[in-house]
Amino acid sequence: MAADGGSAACDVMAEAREAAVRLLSLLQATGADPGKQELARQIICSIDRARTSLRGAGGDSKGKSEQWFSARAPAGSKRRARGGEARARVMSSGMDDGYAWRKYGEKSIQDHRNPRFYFRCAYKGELGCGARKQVERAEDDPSLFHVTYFGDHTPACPRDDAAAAAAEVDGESRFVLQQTSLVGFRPAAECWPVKDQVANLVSSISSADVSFASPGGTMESLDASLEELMELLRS
DNA sequence: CTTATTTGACCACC
DNA sequence: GGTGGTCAAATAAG
Repeated sequence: MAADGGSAACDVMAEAREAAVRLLSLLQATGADPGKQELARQIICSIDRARTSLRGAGGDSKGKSEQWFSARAPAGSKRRARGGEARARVMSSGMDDGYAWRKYGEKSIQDHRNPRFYFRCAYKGELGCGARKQVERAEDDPSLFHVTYFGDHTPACPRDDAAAAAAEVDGESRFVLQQTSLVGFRPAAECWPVKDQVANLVSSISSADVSFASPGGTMESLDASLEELMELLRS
């Protein structure tokens, strides 16, 4: 796990950087005060240094496994789709957020290149849990997933925190969008409030931090910068 | 045999 | 009529 942690952390950091860049442009667009912008720049800088360190530590290669592709052969001889195309299959029990999900549908969406997968809590029958989620691959970055949550899990629903944590680090980079709401839902990450973006960033950083001993304390300064930024945004 | 997944069909909504 | 969301029969994997 340690060997893999390096590359996984690299992935997470790449994601974090992307988020930070987005954050910076958002701050610039909204005309936030220069202090915040400078802080965002600092974060990007720190991330870059952290990535360099991680790369040097030797975890750079493509530790990616295409696990979500056709783990199981297409069901049905008479319902088989046209010959041997790879069918996308998204993580099931083990990886994810620690909850057990069951896929109940898949649909191609008009505006999107990739199909959307529909999951519901595996314990709907027994526990009456109404949690659902939709997973969709990002158009540009196939290693990213847009995940949208609907509804909440029953307290009785078994969740595996260790698996959830492992999924964020060990599992391929995938969490992008996360929202629990039954009413409104924002499709684009750019629509998020700045505060949420920062929160997302923080979780990226911390998940990378936990799994991988930060070389040279770059993670620590990063964390400090983020905390400071959040504090600023709060006011 | 049991269980989860696949996938076309069906339905609701605009 | 088109699009997105859900259902359920069929089926492969463990």
